[in-house]
Amino acid sequence: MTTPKTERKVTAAADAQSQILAAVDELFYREGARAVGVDAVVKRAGVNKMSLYRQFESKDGLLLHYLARRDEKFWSYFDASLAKHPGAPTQQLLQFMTDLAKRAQRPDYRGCPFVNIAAEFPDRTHPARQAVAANKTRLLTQLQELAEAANAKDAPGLARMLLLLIEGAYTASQTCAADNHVLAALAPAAEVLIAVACGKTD
Amino acid sequence: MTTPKTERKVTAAADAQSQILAAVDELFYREGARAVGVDAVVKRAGVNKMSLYRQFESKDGLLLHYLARRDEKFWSYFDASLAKHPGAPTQQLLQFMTDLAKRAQRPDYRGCPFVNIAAEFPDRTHPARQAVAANKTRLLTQLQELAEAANAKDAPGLARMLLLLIEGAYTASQTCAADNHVLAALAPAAEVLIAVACGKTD
DNA sequence: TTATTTTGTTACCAGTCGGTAACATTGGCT
DNA sequence: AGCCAATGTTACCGACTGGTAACAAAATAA
Repeated sequence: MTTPKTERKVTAAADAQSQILAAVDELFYREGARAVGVDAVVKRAGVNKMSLYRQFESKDGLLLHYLARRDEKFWSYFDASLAKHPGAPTQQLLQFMTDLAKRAQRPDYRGCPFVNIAAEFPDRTHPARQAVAANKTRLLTQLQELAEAANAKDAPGLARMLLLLIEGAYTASQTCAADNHVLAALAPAAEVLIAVACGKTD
Repeated sequence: MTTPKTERKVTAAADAQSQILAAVDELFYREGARAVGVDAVVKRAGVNKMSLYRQFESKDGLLLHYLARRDEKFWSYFDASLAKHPGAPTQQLLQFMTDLAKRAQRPDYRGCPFVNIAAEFPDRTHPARQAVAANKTRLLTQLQELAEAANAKDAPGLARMLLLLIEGAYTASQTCAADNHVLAALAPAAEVLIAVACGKTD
């Protein structure tokens, strides 16, 4: 009655799993998935190595869980930005850019996890690379829908331009010296591109 | 008389060195600097391991040589684009964008080497990261000079916008599925940003 | 209670990592 | 010839990689 049925084990296992995933989320992002070994993961998670390998098939399996988590987090960011301006697609796009620039300037920011994985795993057929492509494809789709809602003349074209800016912000946050203001140009650039693609007589 | 003085050895050493650097250039770029071991390098270069370690202090030393080479190559690309339109900064900027988009669509393209290194080496104090920052800083400077020559109202701002697009093109070439046309938006986006920053009444 | 399954722990595997000591060999110089 | 410095070669180092077998402890099910 104290702990009915199999709940004891279930919670124990789930707990270990969440600890592992939390450790992976932090370590893979901060130090790179290739650079971090499973020993470091289990040490950080405070669990035993076998506890990991009984719940995850391999390190690649861990990697896919990591990407799935990061995918969720990204879309929660995305939705949060859009929720600030319901029904106003242009404002939604600009808000996302503004929020992204802010996020990317945090000192512990290490770039887009998907971008980093793409750099670390050259093989395009690797499952992790497919997860990366899926995230970016969906982002491009969402941008295009917003561009259409904003009455852009060439919605696919505008979406691609904005995606270039977004990817650029991710990368520039890592490649450029921390003290310059490249990221400050993100929202203004998007504003110009959107204005020209939508409103202007042109 | 057949081979005067110490030239025989010199050429032998130089030959080995060039073989090593060529192998590094290809392997580090294609498979990632961390993923490639020195054994793979010497095997590819067709030289002995000790021949490598007698000319290069360490793998990090190799890495810096690799980046120096890639830096040269990048600026030769850059200068080649600019040379197509002497004295016409706007055309020079657009030409570089066009050439970059073309390069980035080649099937063996693996993104910007500096971007990849930044993703692979989280430590910003690593010498390789300083080489990355140096390349990007210089690029930003060059873009700004071109923007000024093109009479942009806010040359530093335009330069940053263009740098975002460039970095975005590098990254998108790897993160997005190979068959979409994100890179086709690079030059048009740059054209819009330049036009608004320079000419337009606004 | 007994039997069975899940858990935690240890030790270990073969392979690779970056890097080096020691020695044989070669070649040029005097 | 003889010497000497630069090469090529082999074998090896300790540390770490992802992954697993084997066994003890615990908890559940019967």
